[in-house]
Amino acid sequence: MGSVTATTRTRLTPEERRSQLLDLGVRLLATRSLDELSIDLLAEEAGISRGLLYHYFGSKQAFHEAVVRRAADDLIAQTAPPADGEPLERLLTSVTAYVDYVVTNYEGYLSLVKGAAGGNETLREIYEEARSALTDRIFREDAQGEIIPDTPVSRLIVRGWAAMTEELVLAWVVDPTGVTREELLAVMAASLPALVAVVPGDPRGGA
Amino acid sequence: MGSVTATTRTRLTPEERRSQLLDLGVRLLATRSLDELSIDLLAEEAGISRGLLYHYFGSKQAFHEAVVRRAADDLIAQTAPPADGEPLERLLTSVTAYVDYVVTNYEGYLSLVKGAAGGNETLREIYEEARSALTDRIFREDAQGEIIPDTPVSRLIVRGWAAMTEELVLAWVVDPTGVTREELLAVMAASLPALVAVVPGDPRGGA
DNA sequence: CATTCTATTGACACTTGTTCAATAACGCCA
DNA sequence: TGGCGTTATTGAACAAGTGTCAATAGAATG
Repeated sequence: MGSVTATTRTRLTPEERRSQLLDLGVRLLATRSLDELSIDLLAEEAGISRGLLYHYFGSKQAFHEAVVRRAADDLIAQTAPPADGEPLERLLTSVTAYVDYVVTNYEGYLSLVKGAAGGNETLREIYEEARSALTDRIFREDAQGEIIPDTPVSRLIVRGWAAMTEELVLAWVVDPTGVTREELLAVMAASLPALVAVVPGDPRGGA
Repeated sequence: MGSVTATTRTRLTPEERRSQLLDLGVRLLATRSLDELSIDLLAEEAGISRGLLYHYFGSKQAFHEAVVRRAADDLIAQTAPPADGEPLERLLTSVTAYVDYVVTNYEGYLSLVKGAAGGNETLREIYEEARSALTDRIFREDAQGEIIPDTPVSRLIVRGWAAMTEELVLAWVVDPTGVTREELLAVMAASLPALVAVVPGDPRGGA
């Protein structure tokens, strides 16, 4: 088993090779945890020697970071910055782009989440940056505070809302029975104003 | 530094030893990630041989699982099951117990979250169980559906709400400036009904 | 105090991470 | 077409960590 077919080495350009290894890393990470993503495994799957991985990434840690960063960059890039329109509609657009990304790139997204949460400080920072990139848009879109006033509580709530949103997509993708995509999107988009409205002492009034 | 003082071995009962090792594991996990929690490190910190760890836990994986399970059990046990009263008040009680637990046991809780998210299937299951144990109470408390109807969307929302709640405490504990404990609790408790009310087609009406 | 039970050790085999000098693909130029 | 230099790639050797097990030595018991 695992019969080695290639006796000739294939020589790629650094960019190609690097890209190939990162893609493979992201793909593999979807079905196993970070510390199960060994150099041995990756080298074998990629059909290269362990040494080459070190040539490109220097260490296992650094490779892991690069993989997670790759997943994060993908997310930010492919989640198109929202078009213009009224705030609530833009919010829906953002959320839709996000959900669609997760649906089509489920594995990659899982890599990001899993890798980040369990890993070291650097990994978590990468993840935090990605999340900020997404949620900051919301504040930027809503500069007039039509939906969200910029207070400590609101900031906290947006953060919480982001976590909720993430959990919602992931859970829904795994088991969508009984909930349509549109319902999911509606819930996500409507949640944010609803949550902000909950703050006691807020002009809009709460519970 | 780290001068080895003990030349005599100390012999404990299996329960004592096991407990000591798990406690130490949880404590160490607070300041490093799971895969930085090596057998070597733990053995040295505990002042025992590596062999003893294998005697008690069989493998590194199994030890990690035991540590995470320990943290989960702690959480469930110390978060007292809610007293009786009206649903909304019971919800607040639940949430309060949860927040207070996280505040006083921050490190242990972090171990649970970090360990679970990054780890293998088993670790994630342990975490899921803990979360279910907490949220299932809410459905149980609210058997009449006074707050939450038992539908697929609601189930999903409660799940999302749990994720949000977790994010809120963790973020708040790290930086509580501008938000009092009572505000936090109010937001958390009020969020759930607010979120459920957001569902389109729900009798209570939505956005 | 000797004996027995078993918690604990330490040394050894094996897996996985890391380094580095040697190798061989590919583009270039004659 | 065929040699040549560049450098992507390898494989062997080393380090560090994981897992195994027969031997050791606390503590209780008589």
